[in-house]
Order: sequence, then C-alpha cells, then structure tokens
Amino acid sequence: MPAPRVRIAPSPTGPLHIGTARTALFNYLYARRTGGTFVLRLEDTDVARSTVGFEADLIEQLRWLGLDWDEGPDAAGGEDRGPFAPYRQMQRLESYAKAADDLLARDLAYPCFCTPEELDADRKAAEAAHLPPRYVGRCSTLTPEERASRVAEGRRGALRFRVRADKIKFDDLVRGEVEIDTANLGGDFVIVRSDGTPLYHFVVVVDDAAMEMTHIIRGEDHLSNTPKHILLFQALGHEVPKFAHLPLILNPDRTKMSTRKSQTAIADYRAQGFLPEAMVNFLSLLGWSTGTEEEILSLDEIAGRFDLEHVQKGGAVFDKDRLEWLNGQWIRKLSPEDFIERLQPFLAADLQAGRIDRLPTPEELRPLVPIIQERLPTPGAVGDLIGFLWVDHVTLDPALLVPKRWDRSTALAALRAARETIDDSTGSVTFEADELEPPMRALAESSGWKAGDLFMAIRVAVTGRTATPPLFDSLVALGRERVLARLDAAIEMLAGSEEPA
RNA sequence: GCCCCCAUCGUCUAGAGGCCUAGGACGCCGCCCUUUCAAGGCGGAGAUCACCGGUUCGAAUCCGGUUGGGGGUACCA
Repeated sequence: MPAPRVRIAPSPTGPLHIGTARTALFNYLYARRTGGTFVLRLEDTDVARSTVGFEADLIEQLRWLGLDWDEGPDAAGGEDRGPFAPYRQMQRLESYAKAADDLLARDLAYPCFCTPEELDADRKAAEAAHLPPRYVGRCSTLTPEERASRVAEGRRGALRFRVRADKIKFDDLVRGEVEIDTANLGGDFVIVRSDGTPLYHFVVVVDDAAMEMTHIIRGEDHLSNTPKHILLFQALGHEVPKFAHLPLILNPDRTKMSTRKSQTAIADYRAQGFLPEAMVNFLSLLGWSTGTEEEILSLDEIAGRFDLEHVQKGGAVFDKDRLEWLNGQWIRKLSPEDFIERLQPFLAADLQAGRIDRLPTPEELRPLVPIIQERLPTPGAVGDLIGFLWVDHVTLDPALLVPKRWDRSTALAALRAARETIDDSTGSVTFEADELEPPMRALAESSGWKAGDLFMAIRVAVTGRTATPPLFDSLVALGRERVLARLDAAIEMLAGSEEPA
C-alpha cells in the first residue's frame, strides 16, 4: 500500500475555525502515525470573501498549533512547497477548466441555461408538491443547435454534471458501510458557474485527484455530499480515495459549532492565553480517545497512539471547562524559563492597556514562578494575579480594607502596628518572607487578632485585592520601601475617613 | 419534507457477549492542607447504558423497530 496522502483544505474566508483546526489535527495525526504526507491546500475560489489576512491567520495558527505540513503554502501570498504546486486553487484554475472541458466533451456534463428565476420557481413548485427539491433537467437534453442558439442570444451557461441512477456505496473508515441512492442527490448539479468559476464540489475532487490524496478525513457535514464526490472521481477516471468522516464539534445546545453561539477562532483562544499544547490535547480528545485512561498527552504522544478506529461517531460538545483544566495542567508542566517566556506577550498587552505601568524583567519574574505558576488558569491572567507589583499606585477600596470581623478603627490600628512591625523588624535585616512572618504572627497574637484578619488587611492595603499569592512572598516581591509606602497610603485613607459620616 | 448519520453520568469518554452491582476525566458537593486565592490529596452525589421487542444460557455490547438529536439537501465552502 502506498504511503497515505491526506490534506486540510481551508478557505481563507475567515480566521482558522476550531472545527477546521480539529480536522487539520486528525489529518496531521493520521499522516504522522502512518508515515504519510500531510498537505495544506487553500481553497480560495470564493474571491469575494477570501482575503490575504485570513490566509495569514490560517497559516499562522496552524503553525502555532504545531501542525506542520509537508506540502503547501509556507506564507500568506508566498511561494508553495511540494511536487503538486501550486496549492492555491486560484492558481489552479486552468486545471479545473481542463477537467470541465473534458467532462463536457464526454457528455458527462452539459451547459445549463436555466435562469435563477426558473430554478427558483422549480424549487417552489417542488416544495408545494411536498417533493424534495431537485433539478428538473430542463437543459439536460438540449441539442447542439439549441445550445448554440442560446449562446447566440448572449446567454452563458453554467456547467451541470450528469448524475446517473445508481446506489453509491462506500466504506467509511469511522462509520462503516454507507449507501446513498443518487436519486436523493437533487439531480444534476452545477460544477461551474455561468461566470466560469468552478464550484466547491468540483474543485475539491479535481484537486484531491490531482494531488493523489488517498484518504479524505473531514467533518461529518460532508458525509451526504460524498456520493457527489465519488461520482466525480469516477468521471475523472481517478481511483476513489478512502473516506473518514469525523463527528462534529457542537455548541452546548448540540448544534454544529458556530461563531454565533461559541468562540470559534483559534486566534481568540490563543489571545486568551490557551497554550497550543492544551489546545491540541483538548481537540484530540474531542471525538477520539486512546482507549486507555491517559489524557494529558503531547502532540507527539498523541501521534504515536492515534488511530481511526477509536474515533467516536457521535458529535462532541465543546466543553470549555475541560479545556481550561487541561490548560492549567500544561501550564504547570512548563519549565520556569519557558513559563516566563510565555508570559511576555500578555505582560506586554497589560502594559499597552495601561493595566501595569512597567514591564518586569525575566530576572524579576524568575523568583515569582513558584508562587504563580500553579495559580494561573491561563498566562493571560498574570496581570490580574500579580499586576500590583508593577503599577505605580494601587487603587484601594476602603470597604475591602476592613476585614469582615473588624471595624474601621481595628483595621487602622492593625495597619499602623503592622507598619511599625515591618519597619522595626526589617530595618537592618534582609527583607525575606521567613523573617517577616514570625513577628507578624506575634503581633496578631499579642493584640488578640486573628492572623488571617491581620494578613487580609495588609494584603488589601498593599495589593488592592483580596486574592493574591501568599502574603509574605508578595511583600518581598514588592520590596520594603513600597510596602511601607502603600501601608502609609492605606492608613491615611482609613484615617481620613475616620470622622463619622 | 426528503436523504444520510448518531444515541453510555450535565460534559468528554472507557467498553468491541460473561472481567460491568458500567471505569476514568471535567464540572459540582464535602473533608484535608491553608493567611486569601489557587494548586494538590481524599471522599461523595451523578448513567434503570434513549425506549420497545428479538437473538443468546447470558447484551451497554448483535439484530429489528420506535423516539430523540444532528447533518445534508445552493450557480456557499
């Protein structure tokens, strides 16, 4: 058996969609597992909606996910790589024209001059008669003279493919035997528009044939269209590839995942801080499983285990909670250096948005890794967690400054005492967590305060938040001077509002 | 409407006739750890395997039907 050739063929009419990414992933996995070739082809014949920007996004996000292709475009608008170049359909138009001419010459296809109005009327009539819509075949038996006279009138025909009466049977690699009667295909279908541009069902088959694809792994939404493709492969005199239809990724309401109801752009997940490792891991488990209880797996580990037999038949709801959990798992697996590296774009974004006033250096970040790595659901949350370290001024909410069990005067007294304790006990010593904690606990004890309440008052005073990394580590990271300054500011705020309202 | 596909905890899934009084994970709840928040550990609730028939000594697993859901049905991709 020749080495498999598989492909992902997205249209640059939108950013890389989660469903396309999953299909790309499964094709990639199949190629890697079987020693086959993974091809990227851009289906850009919808000129009105295709853009170079979307093309760039497709390529960039696929790369980000690590789904390297063996053949195809390397950069938006750039050169293609591989023996079947070009891999953009707009650059392959001659081959479609040639295939269309060939089908026309062999009378496997014919020009159709029906107007949109006629077709619309046909459809309405069928609907009224409770019959499935299908092309009535008005132009299928036109004589050469009749065709010539219409062309003479200046009418340009679309090209229709003749659908023969037959039952098309194929052995789907995930669904098993599927049989569809061509009578249910809606009659002869258009393969080239009257303006001369070819249609999807046609170009996809011409290209898959030309590029010698052996396996078509795609979403279940193409299952019903498969007979059309098989008919076309046969008409083109090409061997029919094997098909594998993957279950759909679903919205929470179990309809096909859509931008309307879910977040579908890979770029958006990336921007939120989802790691490619987590994305790939999560997507691989939507509709496939190892058959074991393993679940945290790298792309390579998945590729080593992948098989079409374990692909699920039913659709899979996209469960963001599970993705977030997986993301946390992968964050915790990162080395400190890698972790810091991945924080960079988010810190830069925080700076840009004014959420922090200064960018920390990797050296400043390094000691913080142990206390933040296990606390981040995504790298994108870094500003939220420790942004207080790099802002010039924290915004204080007086209500938060006073712990629940306390009143304002207790909080004020506690902050004053805490300030003094820090000042005294650290004036000549190094400012370290181990040296800060004991005197603070002693202060709480001698004053009859719960340590937790004291710590919370200090936490809010210096960070502005109630949820932070461990208090003393936060104080150390902040540094003695800023801790004292922020305590002073908090004390002043509380004291200033001391007069009864 | 017609055609096709599908059906195990809320969700992702294990399961390919006896190992299943159905396992794991997410989420949820409780406990532990604990200065907050997380992370982690432990435990719990949660599925009459959609339903009804059949085959079989025996069915979540095989067959038929029903119901439900989804997809397709364009001079979109």
